[in-house]
Amino acid sequence: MNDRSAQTPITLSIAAVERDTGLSKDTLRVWERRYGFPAPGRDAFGERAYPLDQVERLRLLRRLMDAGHRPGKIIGLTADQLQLLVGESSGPPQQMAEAVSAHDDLLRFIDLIRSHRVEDLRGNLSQAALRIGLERFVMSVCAPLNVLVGEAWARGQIEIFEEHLYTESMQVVLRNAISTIPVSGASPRVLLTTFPNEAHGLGLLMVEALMALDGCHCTSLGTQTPILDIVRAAASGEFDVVAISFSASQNPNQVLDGLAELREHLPPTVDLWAGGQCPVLQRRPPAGIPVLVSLADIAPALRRWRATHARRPAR
Amino acid sequence: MNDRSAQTPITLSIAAVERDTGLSKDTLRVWERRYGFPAPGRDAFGERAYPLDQVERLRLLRRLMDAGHRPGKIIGLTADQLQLLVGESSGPPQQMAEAVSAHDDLLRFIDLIRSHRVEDLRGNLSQAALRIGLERFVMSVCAPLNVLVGEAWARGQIEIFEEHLYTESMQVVLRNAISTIPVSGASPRVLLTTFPNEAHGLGLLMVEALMALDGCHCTSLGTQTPILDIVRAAASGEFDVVAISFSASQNPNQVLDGLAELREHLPPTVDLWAGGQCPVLQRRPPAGIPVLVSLADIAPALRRWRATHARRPAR
DNA sequence: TCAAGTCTTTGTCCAGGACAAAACGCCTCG
DNA sequence: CGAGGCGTTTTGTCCTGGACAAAGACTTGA
Repeated sequence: MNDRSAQTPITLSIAAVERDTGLSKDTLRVWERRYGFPAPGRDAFGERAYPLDQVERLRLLRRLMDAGHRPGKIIGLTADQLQLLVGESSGPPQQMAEAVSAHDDLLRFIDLIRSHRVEDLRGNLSQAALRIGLERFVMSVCAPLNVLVGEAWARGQIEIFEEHLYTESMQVVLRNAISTIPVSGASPRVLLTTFPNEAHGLGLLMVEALMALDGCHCTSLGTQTPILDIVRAAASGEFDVVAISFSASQNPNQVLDGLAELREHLPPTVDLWAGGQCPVLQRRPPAGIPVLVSLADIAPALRRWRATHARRPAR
Repeated sequence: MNDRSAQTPITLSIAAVERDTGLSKDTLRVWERRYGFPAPGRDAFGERAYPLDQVERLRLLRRLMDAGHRPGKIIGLTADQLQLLVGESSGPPQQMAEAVSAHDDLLRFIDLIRSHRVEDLRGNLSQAALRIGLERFVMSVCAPLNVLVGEAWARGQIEIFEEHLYTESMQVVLRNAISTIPVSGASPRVLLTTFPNEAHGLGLLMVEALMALDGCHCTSLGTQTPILDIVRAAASGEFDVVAISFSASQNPNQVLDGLAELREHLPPTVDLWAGGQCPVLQRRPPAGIPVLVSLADIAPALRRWRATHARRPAR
């Protein structure tokens, strides 16, 4: 059934590669010019045609760059050397300490993901949340599990679609749990969302859970809200804080430019908080915008806000 | 507080405009060359700087193009003329017939959205779903409400962020309802997702609801799965049908190219179904891929599949 | 050991040309 | 009067190759 492989050597257009790797067309062309990789063939119209294996390699390179490597240093390495780098990539960041303690439990979840037992995964996660409470669940199951899943992908142990399966399941569990938190009219009133490039909504849900547990009035716009529309939402005067979540795969320039743009257009009375594992937020923290690197930073930030705005009526 | 407007005339870079309008940099530049609009200024480095009002106009143009207009015809019109076009845009398609009957109820929801009463909106939607049953809810509340919300935005009656508020609320309601459907081991086993550009997840949930009610075994990967990863998921042999959902704002070429690419890489034993309000799917239906234009097409498609695969064990 | 200055790397932008595919409009034929 | 075939126009995307600012890496001096 696949005998026709000669007819279609299975190549992708530059637009498809941009779609699947997240590397812009400009970047793809300039890499080719400078480093000689990727080295796509050309189709009948003289347009670039990328073979699948090069796309695969580009995805791996992309992942390593998210982990802090620079393209010039890694683009020439062999597949084996790249795989080695993946192993040492993220070292032991602070989350891992927590993760290791519950490691065995977490690995059980990973097994469920790899065997595609979605219903069991969902059930077990739900159960865990009930047993240890939502806050602990978010901090010591959800967050480290996210890290583990990301690393497992980088090592080739799980597929992207399995990561999607996991994300969907976790979202269902978190949404369910959040909906059981009684809505309070308390302050601050927080607007939650992500920038237009950011499809990762799990961080948003974790933050929403923790903030709601802490008595905030949270409103989520979901993912991918254009910046001008975030401004308009904030301009309605119904919010005290705008919180934006970033994942590691975000383009650094777009993150900083976007935050600057947003800060400039927001009313000065509205706080802007940035959070997430995005490396650039730690390397070059933007001026005037508090950065919540870890979920543990949320409670202190809320305390601080409340101390500053103690006199303000809760609505 | 905004006295410094002279300092920052509030312009956006070409990347920011691409982000907020969905028009590619190439398209923005070529429109400028051909039509003289947009006509951005230049910053200190000679790079394009788009004023906010032009970005706003671009968003409206984009919306009209999604409704079938062509750029050359509308790009020179005055703001008033554009607004006129918006009014007559979608005419009365088949959904509207259903919508009109329940129109008054639906308008109540629109009011809740516009007044940002998110909790009430969510509660009323939930209640409606319980009262009339999930299937009727999806068909005669959810679907027409989506249309109404989209049109209300085009008319300037609601903001994008309010559309996000609605989407979030509806998602919560649908997810909740879906989780009450008992999981059956029946066939077909359906894999649901969207392409990487498609952030709109509501269609996916509606389909999941209807299919699950019809006894399918649905697995959703959420939105924005790279095509190669959809292929890998399907290659696990656990699915009979891959269903992809498209919204109206999708780039026509990317839709067709993506579907062709996906069909080519999928095992021949796996069905590929495309669905959604995407105009190109109706104008130029792709060969070999059934197109489910309306939610009402789902049940017949399932019947047909089951008739064809009657002999196959349900797993 | 750290700070300031220089060199290198890297992503994004620009111009303007090219072209295939889609959409349109016209014409003919039944 | 409607359906189908054919030339024309419109439109989005791709191409090349040059440029440059900003971030990172390195070097030098106190």
